[in-house]
Amino acid sequence: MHSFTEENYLKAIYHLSDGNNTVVSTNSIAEVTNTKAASVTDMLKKLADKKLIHYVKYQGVTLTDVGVKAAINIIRKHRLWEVFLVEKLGFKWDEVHDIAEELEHINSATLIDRLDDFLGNPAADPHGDPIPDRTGNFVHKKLVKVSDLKEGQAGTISGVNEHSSVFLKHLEKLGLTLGTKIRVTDLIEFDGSIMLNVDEIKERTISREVAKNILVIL
Amino acid sequence: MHSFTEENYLKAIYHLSDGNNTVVSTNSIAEVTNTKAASVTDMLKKLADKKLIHYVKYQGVTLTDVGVKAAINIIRKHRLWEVFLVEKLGFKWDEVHDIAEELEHINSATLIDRLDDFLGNPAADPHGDPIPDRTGNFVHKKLVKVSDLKEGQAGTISGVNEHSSVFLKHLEKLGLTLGTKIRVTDLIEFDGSIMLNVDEIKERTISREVAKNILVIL
DNA sequence: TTAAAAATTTAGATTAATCTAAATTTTTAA
DNA sequence: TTAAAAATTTAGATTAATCTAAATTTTTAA
Repeated sequence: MHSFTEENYLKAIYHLSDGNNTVVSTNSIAEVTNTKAASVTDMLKKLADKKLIHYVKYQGVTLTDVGVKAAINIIRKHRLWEVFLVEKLGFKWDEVHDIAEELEHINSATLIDRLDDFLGNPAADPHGDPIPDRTGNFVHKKLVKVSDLKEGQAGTISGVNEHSSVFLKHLEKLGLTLGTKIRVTDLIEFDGSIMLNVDEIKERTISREVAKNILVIL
Repeated sequence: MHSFTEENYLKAIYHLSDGNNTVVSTNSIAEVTNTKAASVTDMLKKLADKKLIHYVKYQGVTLTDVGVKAAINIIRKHRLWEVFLVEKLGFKWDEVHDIAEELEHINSATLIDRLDDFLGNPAADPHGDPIPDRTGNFVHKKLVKVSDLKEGQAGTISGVNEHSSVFLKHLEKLGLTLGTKIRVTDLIEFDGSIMLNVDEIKERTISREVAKNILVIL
């Protein structure tokens, strides 16, 4: 098995490459893992030796097939635990990320498959992110950032690009939770902020920064 | 917070002192933590610096009040997770120990208190061991080893002294699970093995070694 | 096209946890 | 009471993961 640290690097590389296996830079990994570039370089050599990544000096990395599988498994565990925390223990969607960061490293395929069944094989976690099945397959819904919508376009909130508590609480306060229907009523030229009709009953204005982090299905 | 390793040492010391805070030796810790005595000495210095143990060179250790609290908290987590695995995910009592060894290090008081409520605040884990409440209090029932019973004495199986899968499976095969009523019908002088009447319906003979690890309430 | 800036790697050090072998202290048993 | 055995500690080394500072490579922009 891989160490917690190795698992965190694999997960970071997977997320940074958008699941597309595009090349990821040393610095970007350093940023999301809260380490220095020099530390990342050391770890990349180790992961390359273990055949988890393709690494060319100065050129960045991609995950190998084995590396992708390992990363997806960690993500599966993370998301299933998040569902457990929200559905069974009553946590709110903005409270589960940090605990799931710990739980995702628990090592037992049986445990996670039984948890999956216990939860009713959920398709998505509390933030709308899809949950890979036990073979590693999962469907990415085609989601669009609210910031990319044109005036008049409508959609249903189905995901977020930012999992921090402060952001999720803000969305909650605005009533912009998963499943909410929104329609763009106005694009403000001055600062890029966006006016929304929410569930046909209220109006909300959100900043461009917020809009970039809300995903809708059209 | 303490590292996983530190937590494992605290737990080991707590168990070795039988919850009584009797003095524990370096070698005994080395044995249960699967390390060498020299490594234990190093760690004891560290734990003493952190005021988690009282340590006198060559004389052994006891836990401080803070150390006891920390140890009890780890045990609380371990046992609650075991209940979860058995009651909610359908694991058998001989399958949960190793997974709980990992889960016990997850760090969130809220998580564990909510898990406790979710499970209905159980008093004991699947092996009959009592679960400390959130303030660290728990009741030790007065349990007696079957090997200490006299001929004719009866009791209800309420705990075990050994948590290995191979031992628990053996008990299951013999029908000697928690809640079973037993009565000693014969003490075999030759090898110390013991004949039992089980639930007034069957007879079983167990070795002295097995009898030492089954606990009954009289 | 090339000098400066940015990104990355290398060299050498540090911390936590571990080890073996040797030294020291305590315990045991004659 | 004391020599031998057992238990424990010390000294010095190792591994995983990290760091800073310096060196190298790549990219950018004039």
